[in-house]
Amino acid sequence: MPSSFVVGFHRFLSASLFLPLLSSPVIVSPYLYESYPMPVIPQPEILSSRAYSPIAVWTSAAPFHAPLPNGLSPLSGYPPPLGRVSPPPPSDTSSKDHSGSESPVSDEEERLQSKLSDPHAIEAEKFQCNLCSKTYSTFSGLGKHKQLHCDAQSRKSFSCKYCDKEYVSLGALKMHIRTHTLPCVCKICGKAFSRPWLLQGHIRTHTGEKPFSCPHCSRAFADRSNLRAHLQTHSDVKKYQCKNCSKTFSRMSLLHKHEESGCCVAH
DNA sequence: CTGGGGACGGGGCCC
DNA sequence: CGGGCCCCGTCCCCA
Repeated sequence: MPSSFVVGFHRFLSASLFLPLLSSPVIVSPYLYESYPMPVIPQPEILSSRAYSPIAVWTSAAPFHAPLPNGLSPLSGYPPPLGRVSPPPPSDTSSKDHSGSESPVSDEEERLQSKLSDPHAIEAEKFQCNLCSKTYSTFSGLGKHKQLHCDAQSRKSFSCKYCDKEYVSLGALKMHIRTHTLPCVCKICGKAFSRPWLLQGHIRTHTGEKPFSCPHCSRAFADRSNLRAHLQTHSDVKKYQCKNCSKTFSRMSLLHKHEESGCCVAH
């Protein structure tokens, strides 16, 4: 995904919007931010109030072969699939909305049900939707109703007005909308971010602050993820392993490159 | 071409 | 419910 640089809706940003990022670290006084009245920039004093604790994974007592974070085994094969989380089970909170708008298929289903509901011919309907409490005389009828109507609506209920994404919770939607509105703007270069901590990390590119130090060498990083990737370079056995040649890589992207380059052409 | 660093995006979890 | 943080991941660039 190309990195977005969408900041156009912030009126006060003008020519500085599309200035390239400063290529060399520039020491910027943290007090520079304080001089701005806009509240979007967090004060640098609160950027990193917590002292960085060295990564527990790479303790000196267990160099390079300690268990990886999250219970990852260094040679456990491929990392988990990219899609980490499947949508949560449908909640019953949205079921109250299903009686109002009927899809054409549902209307047809309703008519069929109406025909079948002859009090002289049909016994009580036995199959009830657990989401909207509608009842159907046949299991297949209920199944079609749920597939085309109830489940589809309850699975994703909150739609983004800026794109087609939908979310199961309002909180998740609001979080996503921030990726469109980008309310956190860097005062130095005008770049905008969706979350304050993303801006904090970006500001380090200006200040040169690197609070994440490698316990095994003198390198330091502004980004914890980059330190984590760097720690892999100290390991004999890296996290991502080719399932064909057993070669290990520090990053999934390197494993992918390796696979695409021909090692694993045989599927 | 490969490996590594820099920068960043986004979902989930916790408080 | 919102903010902060963590983790996983991607993309780009460079040596």
